[in-house]
Amino acid sequence: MAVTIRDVARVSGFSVATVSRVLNGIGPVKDETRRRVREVATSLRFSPNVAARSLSTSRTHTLGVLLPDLHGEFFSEVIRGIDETAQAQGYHVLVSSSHNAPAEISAALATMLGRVDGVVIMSPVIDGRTLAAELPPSLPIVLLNCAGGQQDVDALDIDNHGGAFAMTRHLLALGRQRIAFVGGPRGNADADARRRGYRDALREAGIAQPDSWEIDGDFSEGAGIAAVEQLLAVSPRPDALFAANDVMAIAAMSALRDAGLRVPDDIAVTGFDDIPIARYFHPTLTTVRVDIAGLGARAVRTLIHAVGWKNEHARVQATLATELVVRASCGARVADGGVKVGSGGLTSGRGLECRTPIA
Amino acid sequence: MAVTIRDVARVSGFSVATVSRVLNGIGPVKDETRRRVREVATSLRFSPNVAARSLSTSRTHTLGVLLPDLHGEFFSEVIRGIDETAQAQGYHVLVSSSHNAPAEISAALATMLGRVDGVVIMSPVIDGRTLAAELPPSLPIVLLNCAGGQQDVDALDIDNHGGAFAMTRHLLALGRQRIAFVGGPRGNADADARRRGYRDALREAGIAQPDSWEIDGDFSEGAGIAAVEQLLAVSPRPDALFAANDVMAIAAMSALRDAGLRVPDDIAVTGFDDIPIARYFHPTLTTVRVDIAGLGARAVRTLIHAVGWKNEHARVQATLATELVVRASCGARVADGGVKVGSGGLTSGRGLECRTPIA
DNA sequence: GCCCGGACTGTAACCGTTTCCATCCGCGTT
DNA sequence: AACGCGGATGGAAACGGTTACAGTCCGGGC
Repeated sequence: MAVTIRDVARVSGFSVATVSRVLNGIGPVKDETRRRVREVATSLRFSPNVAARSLSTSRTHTLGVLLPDLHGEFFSEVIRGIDETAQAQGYHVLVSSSHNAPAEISAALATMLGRVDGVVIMSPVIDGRTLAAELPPSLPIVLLNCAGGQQDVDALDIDNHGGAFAMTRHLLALGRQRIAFVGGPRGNADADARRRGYRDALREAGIAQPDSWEIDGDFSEGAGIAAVEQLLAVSPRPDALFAANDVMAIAAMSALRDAGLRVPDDIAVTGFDDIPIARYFHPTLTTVRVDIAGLGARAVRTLIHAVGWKNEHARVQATLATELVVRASCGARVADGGVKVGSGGLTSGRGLECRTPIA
Repeated sequence: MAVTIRDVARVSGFSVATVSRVLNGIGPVKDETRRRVREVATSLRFSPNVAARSLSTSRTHTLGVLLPDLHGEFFSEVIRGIDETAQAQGYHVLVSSSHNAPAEISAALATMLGRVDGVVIMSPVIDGRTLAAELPPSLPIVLLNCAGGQQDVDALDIDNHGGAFAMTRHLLALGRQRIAFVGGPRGNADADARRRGYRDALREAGIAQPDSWEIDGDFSEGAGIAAVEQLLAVSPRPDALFAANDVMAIAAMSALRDAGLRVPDDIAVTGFDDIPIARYFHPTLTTVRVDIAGLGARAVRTLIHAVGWKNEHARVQATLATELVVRASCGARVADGGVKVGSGGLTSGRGLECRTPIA
């Protein structure tokens, strides 16, 4: 019922091969022929059948995106970066979320298999090797914030350790002595790296903290609230709270206020991510800036590169630098809008070359 | 190179037709045959080629989603609702964003055409009739928050008018006399309806406001800031500011604080949407609750229904009820966590049956 | 005059499913 | 015994593109 390439061929008086060549701009075709075919194609409102095309080319011009979750501004920023970049390159984006367990990821990947030319996988709970094992080796993959140690897969990371290290140092430099930490789930790559950054900075300063100041959260608002409840019960009370993401930090500030404590006077609170809304809180949130949309964009560029090379390309491993953004919630005296400190660049290669400096 | 249905047929000793029947669970097949075919299929790790299947069936099991934007928690919640529901029904989701102009929407739609079984379009700038005109009549569409007046297309709406009306009444009931409004762009269906709700409540109360208290924003943080700048210059100063979405309300509160004003004592501030983070601000934000994820979920259910009926179904028009959520930023004395007021249900049919009550 | 090569175009074989239709068979009916 | 019927299966034609291969035509060099 729809108009096919054969209709265009018939009406224009040429063969399907020629029409196909014109429409794809390949092979030698006389100018007059080209003109005529184009004319007929538009007049018939011909639009090539996507399924047929991808059946014969085995290309879909679609990229898959697997996310652990869709709550909050963090993931919407990732998608935004991915979508913008993919669209600019003529690719479509197939999203699929809520995959926190490796088994779910495999399942989702399986249903995506013929539909995409490559996949961006963001999952702090899976490691690349096991993943790649059960996928066709020809399928390009880019891992985002995954557990480390994969040389054979493209992988992009945030400098979690450097950012957390810088933040903890910053709090120490401001004179805070008793710094509590609300992290993410154990086994989550982001969470673990941030926790290590926090610990390393304390160790460097020669400070030993009680275990009760290090709390496992889950990056949700509720975890921020729960952490405050826990911390208010311990004595001496911490004078700073470093949350592993902004959402927990924000919820924690809210809970602290409800408990009658002043931020930052009684206790400093800082976060991680710098979600867009963080600067509108009161007090404005000191945090570690991550170019979230940029991360997504970079992932797509990497993926499209891999697709072009049919996955026979040199693998890319990169770590996105982070930036300390000093605002009011840490108790530093800042001018308007806060101060950004950090390299802000993108470092590439095996090692973490992030030069996120301390405050 | 990949294993095809013919391989399964050859190895199992049956024909491709039989294998296909087994795999799709249709037609009469002997149990023994079924068992054997399944066995071979799994042992060969056969997975049907998606493109071939959809070429033959002209079904993709994919739904398209066209969004105007991806900034902020609102859209990520919509996507979350869409994704969850689609996944549960065995559908994939193709997203495409940044379509604020009708021309862009048409273009995006065109590139989606063979890739999806139906589309959810969220665009407060387009109306259904013009849209449907240039699309194949067989393509199911669900319009979200679009300009009204389409009987021939499935359309879901938020009760913008009722919510804004209730909020304005609530502020009046609290004794606020000079209520300013920051809206969205003219021509934006959501924005216009909310503005009408605001105006109608004022008219009902017999209050005439100066034009300068009604400001056109664009739903962004920057617009909230700009609105405050504008309002601080007028005299007498408003004693309440009703923003057409939470993001502007939040940014406005931040700007007001910077200007040395207290919320809600000097000026009440309220929003619209009830994005998850709204309750963690200080003061906690009084707003109009919208079940954003529910809206997305409902859209997908409607769309899948339409797909099942090959778009020959009775059209659905529904309006999602809204709820006034009274927290602290409006100056009402509330207990912990705020008070929700509203029907909370989903009303269906032509008219707006939202019973959002006043405070 | 003949051969060669390059530019252009057409024929038909794929790509991997689904599905219409034909075939075969066993069995109960008339 | 002929017949009809329904269950089980197979053959082959779609579906709508791309592309390898095979012409055809033409000008130019020998």
